[in-house]
Amino acid sequence: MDRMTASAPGRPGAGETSVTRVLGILDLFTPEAPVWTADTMIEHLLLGRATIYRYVRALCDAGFLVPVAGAGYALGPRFIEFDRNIRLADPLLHIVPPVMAELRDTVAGGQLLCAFYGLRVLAVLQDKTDPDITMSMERGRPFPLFQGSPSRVILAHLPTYRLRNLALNHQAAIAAAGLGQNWAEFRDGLRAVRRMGYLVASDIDKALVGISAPIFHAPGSVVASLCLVRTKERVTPDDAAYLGRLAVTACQRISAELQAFRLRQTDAAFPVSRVR
Amino acid sequence: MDRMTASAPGRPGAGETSVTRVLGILDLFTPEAPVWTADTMIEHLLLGRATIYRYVRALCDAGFLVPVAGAGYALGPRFIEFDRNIRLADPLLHIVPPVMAELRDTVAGGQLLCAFYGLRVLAVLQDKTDPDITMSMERGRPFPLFQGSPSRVILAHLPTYRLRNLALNHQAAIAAAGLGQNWAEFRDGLRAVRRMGYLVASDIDKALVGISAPIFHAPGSVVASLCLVRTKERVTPDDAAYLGRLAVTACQRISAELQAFRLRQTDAAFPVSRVR
DNA sequence: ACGAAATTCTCATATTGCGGGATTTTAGCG
DNA sequence: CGCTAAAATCCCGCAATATGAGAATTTCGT
Repeated sequence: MDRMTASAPGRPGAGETSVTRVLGILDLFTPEAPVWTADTMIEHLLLGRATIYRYVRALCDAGFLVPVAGAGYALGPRFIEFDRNIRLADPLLHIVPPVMAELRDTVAGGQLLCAFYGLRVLAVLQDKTDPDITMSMERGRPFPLFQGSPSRVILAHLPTYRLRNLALNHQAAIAAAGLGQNWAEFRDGLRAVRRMGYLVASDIDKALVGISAPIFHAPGSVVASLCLVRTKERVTPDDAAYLGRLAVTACQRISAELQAFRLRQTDAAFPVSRVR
Repeated sequence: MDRMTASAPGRPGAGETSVTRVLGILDLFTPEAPVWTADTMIEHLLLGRATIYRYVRALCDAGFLVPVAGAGYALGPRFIEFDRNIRLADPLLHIVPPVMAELRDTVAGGQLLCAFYGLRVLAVLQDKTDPDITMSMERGRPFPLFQGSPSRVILAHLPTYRLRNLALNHQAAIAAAGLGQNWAEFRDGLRAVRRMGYLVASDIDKALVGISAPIFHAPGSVVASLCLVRTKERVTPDDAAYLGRLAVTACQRISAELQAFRLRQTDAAFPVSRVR
């Protein structure tokens, strides 16, 4: 009943396999509850003691969990290592920082680089100057797929067949986010965004305005977005338009470098997500 | 035969379970080979096509893998999210940055915070001023357990029974690292380090000197070390002694804050690794 | 060194994973 | 926008392997 595996939405309690259950254990570990004892897991997952210990042992051996003093387990070092592996392999993290540095003074607020991962949009890089903006430890922060300018500008540049899939599988979330009650509305709204080239929105943090433009891994294939952020009272309509153009040109440069980088690579190997 | 699961050393090919195999898939994904196709995995893991696809699907659903354009899979967003969760729950990352900032000008080189995770030591935070020192994207960088001042100063402060375990299970690695041919030598060498309070070494990067002191989560329980780094030619013996004392006092402050933090927490819940 | 608590082991049972191949879906082209 | 090669899923019998209760063992802090 607590199969709320944030990871496999839309498929409620289906496909109960041992692998699923083991991976499900990791879902327990949140910032609010970072330590779990074996007994607590047994209670919450309704599994036998031996089974839980088998699972936990497998995860510990692999470094995904770590026993902590005082009896309990916490997320292990392997996640930190893998995040580094991802960072090392991600050309965006080499290309974007200098661009962010250039924009820093003009933006006079904050910047966020968000990557598109199939059904998820994640902050992967940040840059901040305005102390009024609370943005820290943002890498890894998830963004709702249908809210916020970083996500929506990415959506707007997805190929039609992907959008159609999304519209079919997530129409409730789309409607809830005000992106349209049906396929036509959804598509037309995004088309308008695409025509504009950038998106100004204030729907995640009402005190902030985000101005986002898309980054392409290849012509017609979005992988990320750059979001320029300012507090609301410091953005006039003219500012928004100016920052929008700024974001678009910056993203064009980033995209160009990304494609140049990709051509340099022998085996074209840079993560670009697909929707299933 | 390619059971080189970096995660469970000492237990070569034992305990082949489906969970082990699924987690083993993730071991394939290295910075050098960040993208794998289903067929390549089948080749390397000698599993049936349907099985690999089942495994990969489970990992994708959980966000640990992501399908990439051009047919293949790469490490997924979940690792980035979990690393953030760990960062958010780790009091060291709140306590240490201001200390590093204070030391920055005096150290005039680099600083590394390394955490102890059972059998692994990992960089978790860095700070650099000297451009001659190449240190970037260090969070997540693994350190050999028996080499380098960050690891060895941690070892030196482990309780005896943990050291005895290590000596039993890793005597080859210990000898290879020059930490002694037997238990007595190993223990005595570390005791000397413990007496000194800090450790000066240059065994990982020969061009650099690292000066490390231990950080305690509770009296007698090491969880991390702070390593002050300079290029070798900029460290006289007097410098080393001075930086050593500097590191020790900084670490004492950090430890005190850590324990104060721990007392504030309702449910004592900060990851401290144990050795099995 | 000791004792309480945490973890692993044992083993019979039947649930669940495996694999070869047919089928469906997908991506990206013209 | 429809099509085609390629990728991913489904099917299903067989048997390997996961499960859980409780006993045995190891671990860790005092």
